[in-house]
Amino acid sequence: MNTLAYGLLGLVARTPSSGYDLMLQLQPYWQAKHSQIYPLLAKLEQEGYMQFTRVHQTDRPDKKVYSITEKGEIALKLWLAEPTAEPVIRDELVLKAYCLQLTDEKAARAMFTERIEHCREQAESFMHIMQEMEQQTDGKHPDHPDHSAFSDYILLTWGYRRMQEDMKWCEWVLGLLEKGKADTE
Amino acid sequence: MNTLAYGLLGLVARTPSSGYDLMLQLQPYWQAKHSQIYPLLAKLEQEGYMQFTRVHQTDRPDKKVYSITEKGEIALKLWLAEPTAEPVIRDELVLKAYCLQLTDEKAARAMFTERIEHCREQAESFMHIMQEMEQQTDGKHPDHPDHSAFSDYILLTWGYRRMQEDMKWCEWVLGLLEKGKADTE
DNA sequence: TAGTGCATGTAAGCAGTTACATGATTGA
DNA sequence: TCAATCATGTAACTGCTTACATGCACTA
Repeated sequence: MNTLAYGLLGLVARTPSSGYDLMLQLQPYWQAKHSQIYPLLAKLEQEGYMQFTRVHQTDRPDKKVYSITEKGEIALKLWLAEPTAEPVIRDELVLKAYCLQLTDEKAARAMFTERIEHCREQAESFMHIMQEMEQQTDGKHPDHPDHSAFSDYILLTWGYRRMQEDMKWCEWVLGLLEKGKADTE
Repeated sequence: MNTLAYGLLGLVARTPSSGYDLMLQLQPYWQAKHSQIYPLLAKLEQEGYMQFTRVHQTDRPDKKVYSITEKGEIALKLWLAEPTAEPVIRDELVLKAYCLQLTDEKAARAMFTERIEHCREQAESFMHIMQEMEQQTDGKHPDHPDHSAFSDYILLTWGYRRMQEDMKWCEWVLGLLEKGKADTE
């Protein structure tokens, strides 16, 4: 049982889903390819944490819809009470930023503007899902812990904020680069 | 040549260092254990990207001090101009936050307060290094791209801001949990 | 004398990515 | 007709972690 396994358990505990769907749902919060997810789901099913039913579809390929078992729910609750691992961040841009003096201003600026663009898109995507959610939940704001969409809401906020913060840092660096260039002229 | 390899190249390009020292320098920005770094350094040396000199020490074990070669510098500059990979974040807390409804308020609060404590410590550590740096650089603020400590300064700022932002999100969630509890009473 | 820091390395295993493989439907 | 989306899987490989292994100097 690794972190990804618990993540999948957490998703199916809320809504029974296919492997393909789990992959898409998990994407913004834990990057995992289908080649990692499918064998793990099979293992979780064999060990009794999940069960699946084959669902026939006419317009699309058939799918396996996984749902949590009692054993799975117990394991999930135990995991929640365990100490949480520290986050791991691996950002190539940070390593490149350390070598900024080795490159020209043009390449330096490109690095940060590309990242800003990426963050802007991601932030927009998070915001879009949040707006959809607010409309679906009959106007009730999901900021209450008892609201069914509460956890979705705090996760989306997490994603949105992270993107905003990353953008701000890049813009701050770009500002310093511009200021530095102006000084030497 | 993977990202970690370029990260190590970037560090030795600035200051020739031992494997042990590189591990410590890299720690806040790219988590890598010594068992991954030592074989990689050996490979980079064999392939001509780095060279090392054995430095004898009396009070401590001898060390291998690695420095960059011409080939290494060329490779490093090419890497800087290549498109940058998107960051990877794997945070167990986010996956746990999704399952918040499955646990009690006490465990939920513990999750976020522990993270806040961790971030506070990390932020303090980043801030401490920044303050030391400002004193060493004879009062000159390292916010200019030509300053020798400019890249260190922007990386430290990155780390500090990330910790601040993570803390704020946790505090925001804790606030919502408190508010929700008060409402149901 | 037990633990921490400095210093380097290997081996085994788990986690994650890339590539290979198949096949239907829908839209451009 | 070509690409994309849905849907599931395996194989090979790279990246990363944990554990094993050694050894000296300093400090509590």
